[in-house]
Formats: sequence, C-alpha cells, structure tokens
Amino acid sequence: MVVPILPATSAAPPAGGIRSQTGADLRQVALTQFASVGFAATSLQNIADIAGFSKSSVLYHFASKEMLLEQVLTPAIDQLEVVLDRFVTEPETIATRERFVDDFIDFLLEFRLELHTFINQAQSLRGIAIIDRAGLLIVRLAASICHDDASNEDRLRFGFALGGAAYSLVAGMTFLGEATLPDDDLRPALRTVMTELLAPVSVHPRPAHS
Amino acid sequence: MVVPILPATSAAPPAGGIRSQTGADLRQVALTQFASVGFAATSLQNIADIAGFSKSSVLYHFASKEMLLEQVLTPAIDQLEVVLDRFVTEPETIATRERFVDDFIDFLLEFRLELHTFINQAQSLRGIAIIDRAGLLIVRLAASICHDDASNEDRLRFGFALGGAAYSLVAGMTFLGEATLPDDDLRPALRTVMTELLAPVSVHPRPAHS
DNA sequence: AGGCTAGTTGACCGATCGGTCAGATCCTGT
DNA sequence: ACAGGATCTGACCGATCGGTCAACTAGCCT
Repeated sequence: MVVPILPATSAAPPAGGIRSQTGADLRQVALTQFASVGFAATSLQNIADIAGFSKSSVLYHFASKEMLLEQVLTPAIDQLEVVLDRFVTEPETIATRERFVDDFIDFLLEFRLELHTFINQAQSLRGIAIIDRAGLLIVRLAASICHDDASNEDRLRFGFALGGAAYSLVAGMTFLGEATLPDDDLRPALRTVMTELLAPVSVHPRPAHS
Repeated sequence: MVVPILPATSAAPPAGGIRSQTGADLRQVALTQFASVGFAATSLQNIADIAGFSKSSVLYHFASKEMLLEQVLTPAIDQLEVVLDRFVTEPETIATRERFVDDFIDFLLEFRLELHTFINQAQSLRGIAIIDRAGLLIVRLAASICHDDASNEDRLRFGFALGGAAYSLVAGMTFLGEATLPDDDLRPALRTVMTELLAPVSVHPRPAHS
C-alpha cells in the first residue's frame, strides 16, 4: 500500500489534446527512483505504486523496464551531445572553453538526476543502448577536454568534475545541505569549482570572467 | 554456470591454522560485486558462483546479505574514523590539514571500492547500521573541513573531492584509462587535485609541499 | 446505436530472490 | 576407532521480480 503521489486523474483526461500525460508522470517517477535507489533496486511495481497506476499500465506505456530507462535518459544524452558537438566544432580558445563550462553547468542543473543515474550505474547497465551511447559520449568528452598531452592531474580533474558534480548535485543531499540551495545560488559556486577543474592553468582559480 | 575464480581449495584447507580463508574470499568477491554492479543487483547466488561455493555456504559464513555488507565495509569505516579523529584532535594549521590530505589519500587508495560502495549507494541502503554510521562520519568530515563560515564554493569543493574520488578511482575505469595507472603514479596527481579542493585558499594550487 | 481505439487493470507465468534446514563430508582430539 | 565440531551443500520455502494476456472501460467517429 503506497499513497499515490500523482492521483492519475481517474483514467479520464479532461481534454483529449493532452499527449500522454501518464507517460510523462511515469517517466518522472522512474527517473527519481532510478537516481535515488538505483535501476536494479527499483521495481516496476514500485514505480506504479508511487505514480498511482498498476504495473500493467507501466508496461503498456513502455515495452520493458529497459525501454523505460532509455526513454528516461534520452533527453539528457541528446542535450549532452549538443553541448559537446558545439564545443568540438569551434576553435579552442579560453573563451570557448569558458562557454563550454557554462553550457555544461546548464546541462548539469537541468539533468542532474539523469547524470547521476548513468554516471554511477553505467557498469551495471552495460549493454543497454542508451547507456553505451552515453559511455561513448563521456569518452569523447574526456578526449576533447584532455588532449593527448594532458597531465595525469588534468585527467584526474576531469574525472573529479564529472563524478563530483554527479555526487554533489544529487547524492550530496544525503549528507550535506548543499544541494538544497536554489539553483541561482548554486550556479556561481558551481562555475567557480568547475572552472578550476576544467579550465587549463592559463585561467586562474578565481577568474573575473566576462 | 560460472567458472569459479577461486577454486575453493576443494573443501580441505591444507593447514587448520588458517582462519576462515573462505570468509575472506567471499568478502573480497562481495566487495568487488557491490562496488561494480551495486548491492541490490548483486545476488548471493552471484557471489557464490564467482567464489566457487554454494549460496548456502555464503549464508553459513554470514548471517544475511546485510551482515555480509556490514563485514565488508567495516574495516574501511573504522579506518576513516581513525583518520578523521586524528584530524579533529589536532589544532588546525596548514601542516595538519596537509597531513590530513595525505592520510585521506592513503585511505582512498586502500579502500576505494568500499568508498565507492557507501558513497554512491548510501541512499538505497539507509537503515543498515554500517551505512548510517558511515553517513554520520561523512557529516562530521564535512563539518570539520568546512567551518560554519565556509563559502558555498568550499562546501561544493568538499563534495567534489568526495564524489570525484569515488568516481575517478573506481567508476572512471569504465570510460577513462586513469585508474589503470599504478598507485605510485596516481598518488601525486591525487594529492595535487585533492589539495586544491580541500586545502583553504591560503595554500596555492600547486604548493611545493614538504 | 455500434464499432474503434486507447488506456487501465487483475490474474497469471516462469525465474530468481533471500533465507531455512536437514543432512553429507571432513578434520581433529581422545 | 570414534565422537564432535566445523564446513559445505542440495532441496525447499514464501515473496517478489519482469513480463504476458484477456477483459473491461471510456471517449470518439460515423
């Protein structure tokens, strides 16, 4: 017995124009559960209970649990691809790298739950198409940020930026009050730390950026 | 059908003096699985197959799956407590904070799998004694590193240090080749990055430490 | 009114889960 | 030789897993 968070509108949407509100609700619930307790530990029954539907309904809207995961993560991976493509297309200058940091922070704040899901569970979810696609993107991202001649420190900084962001923006809530900050307070601090980690040494730790 | 990695010495340890080699093997296998695919996604059958025993044997050595997790994580949590107590006992100077960073790096390298397990799965494992104890330690750690007047940036740096280390030292292997570095090459890079994140601004980004 | 389609559901399936229990098996002390 | 404890295992249990299926409902078009 779980009290439904979303009352399911009693199976009768007021206007037919609404496109699959149920599917969106289920995706949102699934994302929250996947990010907080993990994909393997989240059952379809669990998702259905929270959303106020039956397990059969979940499987009506999504062909399988894996397909649900794919649809949940796809918008985030698409956006990450856009951000990365924009970065690698341009000539590399301090300005373009700083704009990449800004783009990346926007991505982090919008898709923090998706990031946490595929960053911290990639190994157990190998073989699922969207996860493998995300993995390739991460490799491309690493290669673009760290050149061939990058030092071990710089490669480590990239890993810290990725794993640190995923942890601080989601899991950090478990222990710290950080993530309860409104995004507007979080963004400048995030920009400072991410710049330290991702911008080359030519940018000083606390730059007076544009 | 899983080929056992550890041949189980055919149920006859050569000398009776060896204290529970089987238990140690099982703990090692369990730790690897918990860290790589997650606690929820790891079944006792899975652990037993890899270790070359039956599921019943696992439950003979450990009262339950949760007790196995506790025994797997306890040495790491104990060591983290030692490191933290040593830091908070001493007066805070640049030197003591730098030594804390060194102690912490030693901890990270020795217990990287344990760290990754309880950092990235704490939310789904709440209620298990060792996890709650680890959580309290993390809170104490945060309070010791970040004082009451710490900036949002510094609090974020602490989260990045924790989550970044857990990711870079374990999950990073999925995408990057970093963690395949031998520890001796990894340690100085880790020291540089961790110092940037955990040492106050009075220590410059690349200090010529002792 | 009468079909059509989309949405929702309970009943059900085989597989696997964590866990229990009654034996085997084997080493050791006497 | 024999008893006893430690170790290991297969058979089994109830619960839950992801997934299938037929039926039911409700709006919509003609």
